Amino acid sequence: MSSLSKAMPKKLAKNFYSSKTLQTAKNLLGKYLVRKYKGKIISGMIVETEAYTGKNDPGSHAYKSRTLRNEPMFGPPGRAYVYFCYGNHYLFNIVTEKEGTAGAVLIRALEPKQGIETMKKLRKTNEIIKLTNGPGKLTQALAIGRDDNRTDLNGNELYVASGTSNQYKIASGSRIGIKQGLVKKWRFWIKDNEYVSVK
DNA sequence: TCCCGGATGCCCT
DNA sequence: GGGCATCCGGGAT
Repeated sequence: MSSLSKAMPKKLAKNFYSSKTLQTAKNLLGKYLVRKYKGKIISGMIVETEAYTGKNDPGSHAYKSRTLRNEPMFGPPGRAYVYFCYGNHYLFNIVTEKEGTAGAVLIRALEPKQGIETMKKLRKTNEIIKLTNGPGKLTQALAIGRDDNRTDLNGNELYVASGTSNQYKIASGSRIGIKQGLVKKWRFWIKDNEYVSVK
């Protein structure tokens, strides 16, 4: 218990998110994504992220123009950008950079920490390895959906908290599922973590 | 109107 | 472990 109390997660400060997207994507590794759901806490450690920017990034939603859908990417940092993908998945991003500059970090995988029984129900599986090892899976496990788009992560329903002080080895590679912008190695993950979606 | 996606789960070897 | 059908809404013609 003593080692746990040392690692008590603390909500990240607002200015954490206003840095450059690439830096923030790396900084988010090892942090805890925390969700309050029906009075219970669900949380997981972020083990895989991807960075998306604007005009200079052909892989990004915000590459071509500012539209109703990608609007949150241009908004103030520290908010959620949630969008619907492939007909039945929601993907969760965290908005970065100063207001007016497009940037977001896609959260691709978590290592489940708290509320595992609740996650099992939401995911309809008992296999812990499959609860949050993919971007569409973790939104289901944390009950994140359309309503969470634009949510301020400085609130109490959904936020990111500091993790343990452990240092992790970070690996990087091309982002997943896009056809353009593959030269950028903007996917980051904690090396050797078993919950990373693509190894 | 049409096309296609920042994925998943199932069913098959 | 790998291939495949499938979900629906946004953005471009």
